[in-house]
This record gives sequence, structure tokens and C-alpha cells, in this order.
Amino acid sequence: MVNNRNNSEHVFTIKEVAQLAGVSSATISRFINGKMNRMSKETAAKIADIIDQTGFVVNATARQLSTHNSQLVAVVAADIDDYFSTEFFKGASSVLEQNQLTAILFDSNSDKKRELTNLKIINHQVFDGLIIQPLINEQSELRQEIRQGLKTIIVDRDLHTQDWTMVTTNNYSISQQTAAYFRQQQFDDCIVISEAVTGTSTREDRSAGIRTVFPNASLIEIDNSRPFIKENEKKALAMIEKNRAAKRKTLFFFLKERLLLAFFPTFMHHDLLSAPDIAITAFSDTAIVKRLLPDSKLIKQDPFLMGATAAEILADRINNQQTPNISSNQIVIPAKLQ
Amino acid sequence: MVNNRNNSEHVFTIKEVAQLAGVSSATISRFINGKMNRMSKETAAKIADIIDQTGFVVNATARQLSTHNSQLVAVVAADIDDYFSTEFFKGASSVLEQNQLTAILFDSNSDKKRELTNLKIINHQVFDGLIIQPLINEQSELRQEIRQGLKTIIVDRDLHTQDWTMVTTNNYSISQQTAAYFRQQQFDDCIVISEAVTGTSTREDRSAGIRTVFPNASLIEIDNSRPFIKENEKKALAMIEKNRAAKRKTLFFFLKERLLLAFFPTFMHHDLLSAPDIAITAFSDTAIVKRLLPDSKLIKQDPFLMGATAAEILADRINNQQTPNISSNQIVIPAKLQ
DNA sequence: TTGTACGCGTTATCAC
DNA sequence: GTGATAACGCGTACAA
Repeated sequence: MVNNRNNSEHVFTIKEVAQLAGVSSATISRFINGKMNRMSKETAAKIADIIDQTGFVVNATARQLSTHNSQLVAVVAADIDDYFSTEFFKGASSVLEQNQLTAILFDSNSDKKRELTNLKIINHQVFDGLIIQPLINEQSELRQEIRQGLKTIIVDRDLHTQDWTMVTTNNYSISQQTAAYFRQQQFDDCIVISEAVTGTSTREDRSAGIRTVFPNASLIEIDNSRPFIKENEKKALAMIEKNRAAKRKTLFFFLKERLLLAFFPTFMHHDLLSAPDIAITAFSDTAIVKRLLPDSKLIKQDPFLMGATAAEILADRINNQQTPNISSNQIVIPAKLQ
Repeated sequence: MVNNRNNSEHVFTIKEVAQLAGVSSATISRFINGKMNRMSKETAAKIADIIDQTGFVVNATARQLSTHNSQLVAVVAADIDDYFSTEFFKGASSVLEQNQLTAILFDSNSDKKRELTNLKIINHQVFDGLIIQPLINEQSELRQEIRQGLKTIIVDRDLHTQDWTMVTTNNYSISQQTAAYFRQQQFDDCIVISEAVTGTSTREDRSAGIRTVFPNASLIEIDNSRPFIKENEKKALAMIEKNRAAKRKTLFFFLKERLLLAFFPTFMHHDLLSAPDIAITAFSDTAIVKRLLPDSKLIKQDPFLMGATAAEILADRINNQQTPNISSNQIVIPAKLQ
């Protein structure tokens, strides 16, 4: 059936279509909602024809006002500059699509104020569900900002609560496991490189896991706004020197891929990449680092699967009116050391 | 003023608030829309109090149905895995925010079908404007998919039309300029590395610009789904050997940063990074490559500024009912060789 | 300064 | 099978 929609600016309403088809608006509504069981072939054909000619599309806003649902799911990412965020969105998006739901992405831009704005908008609109990788790390605080009754899944953050379903990674144990692996290889000193650790559950968990093995691990904290500052590199090099003087082997543990990328040139220029007394590991989701350091052991999360898992639970809850099952309120998608 | 919203599931409507405040719903409406000029201090205070107690928020859907606008702008990105896309969104988003508009991000995931789905949703909802980095490269085709009357700005694609305002980069001339720069340094052969060139205006323009200087440039075309395939690297190494045998210097011209990153390890392991007869250049928006190759000359676009520029024009058009000015329908944000 | 009443475009419950 | 018509929650003349 060719779509002959004319080119005028006019947007047709259900009423106008009804008039043109010589039926009532109720019948049009039935037609566009696929309730053909009680409708003559002739009227159906007639209506199809008119809709085709006019290029009529339903006004989703009016429909939402009437039905109180939208088939729309809001996905709030901490920062779309991170591969984790975009990939987790893509996972969620693809599963939601299979369930006749549409994912809409909001970027908090690593900014709590922005996250609040996003949540405010989401509360005002008719979203059937929410998947969020929150910046706010206090469950009581976050609770304030999410409209009651909005079906919500938390991703990548452990808020220590039963109120929401959470899809997380085994940050603590994989960090511990990785640290132990290198400890066994006689690496006696560990330098953790991360953005501000306190206040973000993922980084706190990772750091804690490492410290069960390296209680005295040092920390180089990166200021997000100036990741490439020379100061940091000097600190790292100085630590290496100190360890070398003491005949100790040094492990660099990057809590985020981007930070390793920032340090990589320095390591390269100082010929540290294949030094036997230096090891580098990192949380690294993309393939880039593994290509740069083919012999390295890296921690790989599965953000796509995390998003997909969150979406599956949410879709089920939306379409089948499932209520959260307390016993399975936290799903852990394990990261792998490889 | 403390927000004492109670914790019940109930969502208050304007009518209920009106009743509680002992005024009509019209007065509440005036209050929430800031029309305080004609309202007694007392009623205003009373209303503020009730709104505070009830935690009332306006139903954006109902408002949209009534006003036909939403203060929402849809931003459609080609693929949020690309730094360009996310950065252009962040630019647009920040400017829109300053204009009391909210940017909502749709990801086409490098998939034309997905782009169509996104546009369909956008057509159904009440968006005040659209900023799109389209996958569809035919203006007539794209025209079909965008609702008449939707204020639209095209980013990063030259659709060769006056119908829309377009914000683009000087892909052609910067490529030419860069090629010329290396030509002058006695690089006699150029190898272009890109995803499929035909069908995407940006890549076509870049390739054409290069070919004005290197008419015989070879092309290594990367299959997006298998960027790391060994085949490509072998091809590159073979070309180098051939050129070396003929005492020719070779320029590698990557049309996308990610591709250079994919090849980088190979170049590194074959000691090609500082070989005098090999040069590497690329369209490279992030700081990573420049750090990896501090002495290289790279092309840097400004996606943030492109998004911001698009948003500025759109915001002006939405808020001031400006109509497009034909004479300035294409804005070029130049990339720089640095 | 405030209230009444209608419209926005759909859906859904009755009737017929 | 189909048609009136009352919601849905808000904005806005027009009155008062």
C-alpha cells in the first residue's frame, strides 16, 4: 500500500479522519489499536485508505494522557563519554526494543545537578520505567528524586537496599582476585590509579578488594578535569624508582580504562611496558588496551549484558505487571580476568 | 521552604490542589506558570504551601496536549560509541539547557532501521525541535521521515539542500590541506584507511579532498564489524615494503580515530612510529592519539562546538519564532591541523 | 483578583 | 458493528 500522504503542514486528528471516512472517532480508535475483531471488512478498508491518504499518525501525548502509559523507558547514564555507559544503554535498548518498549537516553554528564534535572523531567513525563546508573550514592537521597510508583532498576551501583532491583558487577571480588593473581607473581607493591574513590560505590568496592591483598597500596588520584597533568606521571615514576631501589616489583592497577590510556605514552616512552618488574592491569571494557598490551591480564566487565539484564527484568515488570521478587533483588554480572 | 511531600503513591492533580487551597484550578495554573502579577500575596502563599505539602508536580503530558509544545528537543546521534556523537550531544545539550530547553538523546546505533524507528517516535511525540546527525544521506528520503513543521537542524552531514540548516565541518578542504602538507614533505604515496566510503558524505568529502593531492591513493576499507582483522594489517605492511623498495615515503591517512587506534599496536610492534619514511595522520577528536604520537600532525574537529552551534540556532528559532535564513543555511565549523 | 467553561487528541464505557 | 460521550490533566479566553 503506497503512502500517499500529502505534503501540507496539516496534522490530522482522529476526528478529522473519522469524518473523512464517514465513521465515528471511536471506530478509528479501534482500528489504530488493532481491535479489528468487531469491524466490517469494508470500514476497515475504508479507514486504512483514508489514513494512508492523510498520513495520519496518532498523537502519542493524547494517548498517554488517556492511558497513563507510553511504552517509553528512560535510561539515565552517568556519563556517555564512558564506554560502559553507552554499551550498557545499547544492551538495554536492544532488549527493550524486543519487548515493544523504546529506550530514551539521558546523560548525567558526571554531574549530580544534571542528574537531578534529568530525574525531574522523567518524573514529569509519562515513562513506563526507569533504568539508572546513578551518581547519587545514598539510597535515601535517590529515593526522594524518583517518583513513587515508577518501576526502577539500578545499574552498576550497590545502594545497599532491598527497595530497588540492582544489576551490578563483582567489583570487590574481581579486584581481590586480580590483586591476588599478581601478588602470587611476587609483585609486592601496588599503585592504584583512580578518580576520587570516596563516594562512588564501584570505586570504593574495587579499592577495598585490592586492599585485602595489598593493604598498603598507594593511590594516585586523578582530577577528572585534568587527567593528563604531568604531576601524576612524576609521582608514578618516582614510586617505581623507589621500588626498584628496594628490589620490589610494582603493580599498576587502573580502576578505569581511560586512565590507563592517559598513562600509556609515559609507560611507553620510559620503556616500562615489558619491564619484568612492572605490571599493568586495569578495568578495561574495550578491546583497545588488550591490543596495546597483548600480554597483559585485564578485567573485563560486560556492560552490554548488564543493560540487557536490567531491561529484561524491567520489561517483564512492565508488561506482565510482575512485582519485584525480593529474593532476587540483586543480580551480579561477573567481570572476568583475561 | 522545606518540601514536605508525603510518601503516599498518590499523584496530585491541579484540581485537587485547587480544592485543598480553596481556589479554582485556573488560579493554580496561573501560579505554576509564574503569572503572579494578578494574584494576591495571600493566595500565592497559600498555594505555595499546599503545593509544597502535596509534592504536586505538573503533568507534562497534559500540558503538552494543551500547549502543543514541550520544551523538549530530540537529538539523534549516528552512534554514541563515537566520541564525535557524544561530544556533539554534550555541546547541544549545554546550550539548550541555557535556553530552558531539554535535550533528549536518541542513538541510531549506526543502523538505518533504528534511525527510522527513532524518527517515528519523535514524530509521534511533541518535540519542539530536532537536531540530527543522520545516517540517511539522501535529502528526499530523509524529508519523508521528518514530520512537517518540526524545526530541524542537520549536523555533520552535507545533504546539498537549502531546506534545512546544516552545521558541518570543512571535511573536503581540511583533508586536502593535510594531504598537501605531507606531499610537501616528500610523501609520495598515501594509504587511506576508512570504513566504507561510499554513502556517507563526510567520508566521501574527506576522500575526495585527499585525492586532489594523491590521485592514486590506495584504500584499505575496514569492515566495521571486524575492525581488528589481521588481513588489513598485512595489506598495510605489504604496501610499506613495496614503497620502501621503490624508495618512496608512505603516508597513512586514517579517516577515523578509532581505526588508527586499531592499527597502532601493529605500527608500534613493527617500529614504524618514528620511521622517517612513514607518517601517520588522522581525524582525531580526543586527546589520546596526540598523546600516543606527540610529534604527529592530526586533524581535530570540534564536535562540541558543532552541537552548541546547532543548538543555538534551534533555540533561537524555537523561542523567537525565527524562520530559517536561507543565506546562512550552512554553517561550517572548521577542523584544524595541529 | 479569581472563577467558569471549553479545548487539546485519545481511549473506553456505555448504549443502540 | 458502530456511535455518543465522559474521562485524562492542564491552559486560557471570557466573565465576574
